[in-house]
Amino acid sequence: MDRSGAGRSGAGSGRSGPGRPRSERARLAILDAAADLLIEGGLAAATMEAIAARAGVSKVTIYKWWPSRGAVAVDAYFHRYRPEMGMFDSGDLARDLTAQITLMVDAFRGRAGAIMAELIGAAQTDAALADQLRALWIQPRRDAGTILIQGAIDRGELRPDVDIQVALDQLFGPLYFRLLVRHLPLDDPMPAALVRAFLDGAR
Amino acid sequence: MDRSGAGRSGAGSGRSGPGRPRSERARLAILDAAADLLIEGGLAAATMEAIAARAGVSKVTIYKWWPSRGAVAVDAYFHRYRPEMGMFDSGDLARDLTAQITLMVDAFRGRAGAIMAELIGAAQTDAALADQLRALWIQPRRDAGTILIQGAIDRGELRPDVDIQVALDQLFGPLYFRLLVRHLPLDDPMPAALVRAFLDGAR
Amino acid sequence: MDRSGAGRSGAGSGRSGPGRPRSERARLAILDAAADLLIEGGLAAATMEAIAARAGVSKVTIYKWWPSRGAVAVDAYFHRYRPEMGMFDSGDLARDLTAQITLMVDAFRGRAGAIMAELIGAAQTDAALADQLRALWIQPRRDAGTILIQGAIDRGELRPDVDIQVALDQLFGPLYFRLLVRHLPLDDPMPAALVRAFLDGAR
Amino acid sequence: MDRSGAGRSGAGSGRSGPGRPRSERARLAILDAAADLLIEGGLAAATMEAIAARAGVSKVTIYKWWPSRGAVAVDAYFHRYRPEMGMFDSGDLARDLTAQITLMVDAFRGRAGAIMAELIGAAQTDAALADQLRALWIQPRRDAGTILIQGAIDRGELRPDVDIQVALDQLFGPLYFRLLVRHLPLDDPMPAALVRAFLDGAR
DNA sequence: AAGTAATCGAGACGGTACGTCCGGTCTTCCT
DNA sequence: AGGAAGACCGGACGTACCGTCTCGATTACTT
Repeated sequence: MDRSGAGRSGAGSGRSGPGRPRSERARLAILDAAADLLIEGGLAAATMEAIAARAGVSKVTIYKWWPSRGAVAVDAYFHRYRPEMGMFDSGDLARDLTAQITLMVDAFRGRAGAIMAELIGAAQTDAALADQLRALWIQPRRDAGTILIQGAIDRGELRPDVDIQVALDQLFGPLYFRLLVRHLPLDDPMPAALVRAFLDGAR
Repeated sequence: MDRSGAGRSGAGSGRSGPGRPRSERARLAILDAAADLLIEGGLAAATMEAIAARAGVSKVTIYKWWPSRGAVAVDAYFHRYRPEMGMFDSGDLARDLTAQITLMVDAFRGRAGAIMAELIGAAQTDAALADQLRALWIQPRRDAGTILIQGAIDRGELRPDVDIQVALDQLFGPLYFRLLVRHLPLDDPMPAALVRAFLDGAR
Repeated sequence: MDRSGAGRSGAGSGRSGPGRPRSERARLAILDAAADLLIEGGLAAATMEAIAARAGVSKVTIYKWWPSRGAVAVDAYFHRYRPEMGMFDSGDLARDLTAQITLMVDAFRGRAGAIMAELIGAAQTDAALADQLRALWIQPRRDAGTILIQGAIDRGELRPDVDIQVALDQLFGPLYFRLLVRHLPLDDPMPAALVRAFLDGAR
Repeated sequence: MDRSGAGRSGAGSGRSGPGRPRSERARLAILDAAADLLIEGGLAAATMEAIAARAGVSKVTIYKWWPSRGAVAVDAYFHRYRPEMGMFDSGDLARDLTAQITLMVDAFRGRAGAIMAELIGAAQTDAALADQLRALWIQPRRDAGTILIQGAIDRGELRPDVDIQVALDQLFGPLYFRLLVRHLPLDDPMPAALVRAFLDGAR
């Protein structure tokens, strides 16, 4: 989970105490190795042993900073992809939502989508991974979505009694559903169809 | 995946051929053992070795009939739960949908939901499991949902241009989303809120 | 161990009792299959399963007639090789012994020797194999050797107080020793050297 | 095959390199467990699993240091028996040889002999075992025997043209022959008879 | 400058499960 | 009664990772 951020953020001065400081070189080597393995062979290939070997690092060093291999994997994923989330806020909700959803559909269709599916899959049995995933991936997107929808409500584009959480679930849930269950593909017309149904209802 | 069903159901004649017939006793023992383990310790506890030991069966016998432990797990899950799907068709779509979704929310909140989450998780790296899951769980529910919505369209309760697949994704996708990502709980108001938003839209 | 011999030897009339008689076809197929496997991959390749599959025979049929796979192997070995033992009795003991030993050295140097080594090896943990091996291979050779030496004693070529059993062990034991332990090769000068040493002693 | 000995004996300096050093505790536990199993149930009982379980050691640790279970078995055998070879060199060759052979006959008649037979048997399909066996058991004895005979030649007790290798095979080969083929027992008169025949010849 | 403390690499270790192979045994149908 | 087919239990195989544990070697801060 890479606790380095929080531990060091304090005081800016870089209070560090005695002892050898953490090797930044090792940290990056680990993340790069893990990302490479993830891309080449999916989560299954990113074993602790393989990561350590490829990074030229001892397994203990990894365990020192991450609690599970899933945790390394998420960090590596975002270290590599550092995903553009795209803040769309043109004032036209339909357009912004469609753009946002299209972006995600595109991402989910590629290699990154396959890996994301594996990560969510592994999160079912790896709490650390799940936490990290929510913090780094889910939450930012929900926050952005909340702002978008709240804005539309404020502008009077949407009814004021809209349940924002449910709205987000109905807009984005289907993407994860299709990604994870694969009953249907994530195809091109989907984003527009989702937005249209969300805005106008079925009645 | 238990290939036995189809092969024998045909024609009632009981075509069997030479050789010792498959042991029904072993089949049931395996499914029961797997179901027990699944309930007690989740998918992680349902290892091939544990299942075999508990069922008093050799590992080869399991491998003979199921390609992966995930496949055994799904079969065991449905062997044990044989889930009531509830055909609601009162003619009032809102009521029927709410009932249907409430049923699933209730299921997802219990032990069965935790196991289902693990199964979908494991399905990300186990194609056999994924297939089985779609066939036994997803597809029947989508079929039922399709009938419900098509009926409402036919009755004029819904607009005729509703995209049924997207509609189902928006109604049920959020449940899987919350089950798997756990960003929010599957709470009591959710079913009604989903149905209302689906019918009336947000605008 | 192939108990068929005794059962059939009687009277030609073929008293056989009720039921289907033993299939000679199966017996030969088993021996041929086992011999082939033995030659291709050594004793390790001649598993019951492999023999049965290759012979187009069920495993039970093999177990019915042979107590262990080692037993099948010896029978197959002699079924295939039906080894020429060569009765040398020219009246010149040195010549006869040398011929006899040379014959065995030649046999031990080829594929048959490798298999023989494996058979003796397996006989250490397979009593049926050991019995069969002594009966079919060792004993005939010891009998022939006994006659040879006894004849020489009778003719006055050897001292009358020679211990024939020890003599045979000293003449042939070294061959098995080198075959099994491989500390030295079974080379060309060996037969003559053995015979000379045996006759004249070292003093 | 326990590669530890040679690697460390050199230079006394105790070169060790990085990493956790090999556990001497584990090494001894393995050898003791294997020896116990060997004695209790023969080579068949000394499976990798049984050795590991009894030694409280993981299987990988065994595979790390020994290439096959046969290799562990030989090492365990000699770890336990550390066989007295008895350097007899009284100047009377007949006496020395007889003593030497008697010693080996006695050994071959006990539990150790049964195990040795199984080891030689297994060596037919386990090259590592065979190598180890020659190095630890056969070679020392042949070296000792060579010295004995060479000494006798030097003293004029034996003809100078005696082929020492053949002589050793004729003296000791019969013991292995009877041990492995069991056509005759290793009885009390055998040592003297062998020596006498070797010295005086049969003519 | 010496001492203290944390990290790092290497790699051995106990453990759990994997998926496979064979050995023997059994059950059923066919001949 | 054979015999072919083939399912079954049991036991061992050799391998893969896991997470933990020594080691010796670095690399900073502290006194």
